Amino acid sequence: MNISELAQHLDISVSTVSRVLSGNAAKYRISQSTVKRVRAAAEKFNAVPDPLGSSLRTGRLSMIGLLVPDITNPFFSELARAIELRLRDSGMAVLLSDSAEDSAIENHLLSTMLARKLDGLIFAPVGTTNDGVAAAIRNSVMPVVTLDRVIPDLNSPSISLDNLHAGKLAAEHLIAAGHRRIACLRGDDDAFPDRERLRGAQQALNAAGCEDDPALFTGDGYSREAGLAGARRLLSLTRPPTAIITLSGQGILGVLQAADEGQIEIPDDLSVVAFDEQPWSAFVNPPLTTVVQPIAEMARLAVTKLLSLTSPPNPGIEDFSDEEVLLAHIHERQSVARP
Amino acid sequence: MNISELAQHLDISVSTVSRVLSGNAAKYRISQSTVKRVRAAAEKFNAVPDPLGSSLRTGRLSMIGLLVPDITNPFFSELARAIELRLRDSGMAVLLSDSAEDSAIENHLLSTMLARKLDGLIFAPVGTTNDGVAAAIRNSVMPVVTLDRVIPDLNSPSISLDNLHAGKLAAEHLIAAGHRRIACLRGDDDAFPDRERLRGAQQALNAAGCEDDPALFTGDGYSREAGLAGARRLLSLTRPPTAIITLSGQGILGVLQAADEGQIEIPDDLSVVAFDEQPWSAFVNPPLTTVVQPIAEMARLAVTKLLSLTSPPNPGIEDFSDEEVLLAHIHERQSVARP
DNA sequence: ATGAAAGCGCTAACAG
DNA sequence: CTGTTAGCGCTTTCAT
Repeated sequence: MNISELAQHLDISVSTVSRVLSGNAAKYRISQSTVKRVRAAAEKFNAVPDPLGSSLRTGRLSMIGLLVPDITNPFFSELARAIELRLRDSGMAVLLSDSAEDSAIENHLLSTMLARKLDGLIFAPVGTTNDGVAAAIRNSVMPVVTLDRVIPDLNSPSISLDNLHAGKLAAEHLIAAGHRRIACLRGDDDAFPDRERLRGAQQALNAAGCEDDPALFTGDGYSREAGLAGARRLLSLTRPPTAIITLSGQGILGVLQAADEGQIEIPDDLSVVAFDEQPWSAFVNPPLTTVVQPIAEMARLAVTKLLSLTSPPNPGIEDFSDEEVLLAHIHERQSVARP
Repeated sequence: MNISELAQHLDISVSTVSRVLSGNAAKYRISQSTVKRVRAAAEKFNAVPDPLGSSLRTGRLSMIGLLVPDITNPFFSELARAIELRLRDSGMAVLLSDSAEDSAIENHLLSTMLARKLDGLIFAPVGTTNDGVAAAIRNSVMPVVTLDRVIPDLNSPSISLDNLHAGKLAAEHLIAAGHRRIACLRGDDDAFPDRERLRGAQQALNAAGCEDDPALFTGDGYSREAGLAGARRLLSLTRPPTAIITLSGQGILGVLQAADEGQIEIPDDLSVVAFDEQPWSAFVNPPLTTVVQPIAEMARLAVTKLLSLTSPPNPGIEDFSDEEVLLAHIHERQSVARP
């Protein structure tokens, strides 16, 4: 039952019912008796104001979008969970879309989200550059916070990892263990986080005077299969690396598989540092030394930032920089040894 | 820009613009010239009919809900991805909610989804019984397809695994390998899939004349931690089991950890069969023999079924039973050996 | 082939 | 303290 029917039933005006049911009874000084009557009847017929009518009128949907490249990736599913949890406290629902790491799909999903006039969007872009997306966002009035990857020339706030630092961290860890011939397995040549991580790693490598063999920097995808192919290539080099850093995703599983195929013992014959902590990181053979991102903190910042952009701005909300850059840290386990 | 502004700009009526932009130009025999004019202008100002107005008028939201207990669980995130992909082809967006395995939250999320008048809901309930939920769904007019767990007395179609069969399968696999003292690690005493799987396993165990020691059927949670606790209990028994079946979730990781702590070699000292294939199943030590559910098929059935319930029923859509029960199969790897 | 007008369910400004 | 009214943006019937 909708609120006008309810009003009719009670023989009072819709406005009054609306005021009671949307929690503005006090503000309009509705009498206790009517408040009770309305509440009781609403309960009885379980009548709730239709959010659709309300949204059309107020222009507010109480819904934000979450656009991620791969919900199957634990990094994003954990992010999604944390974000939804926090948003729920503010009465916001989450419209999820998964672009499947595909720019064309991403473009399409973004337009439908913009068209839907959501209250805001938390956007983790596909790694590769996508000009359409930047333009679409700039032309829209919807508050957007960008996550994981910062898109240049976009005037929306972003939450991201200091990928340069993270890459450096991984390489330095290996260097400190005595490695000099270190390979990096990339997800996508064009992908921002990977590129930065690679740059960071190379800076560390150069600073330590390591070899700079282009053959050591390879990779073409985030999947386990891509990791497998890359690792095979690396391990069949005349002079294979003594350590591999996987710059993203599930590729590490491919590395483990390749090592297994080649009877290569980790960490004795090959050390490995993997980007992104995963639920299973501690349980593969051997337990992995990983570079971990502060997911919960990212979710918190993204939501807080987005809510602060929402109108009317949620009062009393902490404000902070428009470009939050967080630091990763290394979780040491047993996949790194001296060469 | 919305379509009335567009109409004003073109000096024609909103109706006409609406008819063109919602693809009904032919139906209303709009002239080619106006069609072109409207299309061009819409393109230029990138004007799209506001879905909100449209929804209010038609009562259709082009949005379905997906309510899962834990998006972080690969079973559900893969399901979510597959579902969203298929739904997108039908122009439907997905409103995701995660109940965090909590009935109270689930109740709340369900009500808001029902209130939002979505076009339908795909619902994977929390494992424990939740009467409020059944009542809410029965009282609603929204098409609901239940997934993973069937709720009794709910007149909506369901897609589920034959959990009894799956439990049997796991136990028989172990029995065939020569095991007679087999433990089952449960997620939740009250949870439907677990209970059925347990029942199936016990049937197989009884049929094979195995011992029926209550101490062997333990467990209290889906998390790795719960699995760890349960496994410790099991392994410290005076006569520990020679094999463990984990009936659900991440518990298996806890078993691996407990075995590790106790210097127990898998599969030599202890065999293990794990429910639910995971991305890492092949890569832990040792690679796990798992019971795998046909996720893609479940997603396909759920979406097809839901669309067939949607009004107007999507024509040409295959129809099938209201209680689809799918079969699991075993993926043999290396975590099972003769005792 | 197109326009006018009603109405989906709600909220908020205005009027008492 | 409560009612009346207008209008959010759209689709659709009815009229022409």
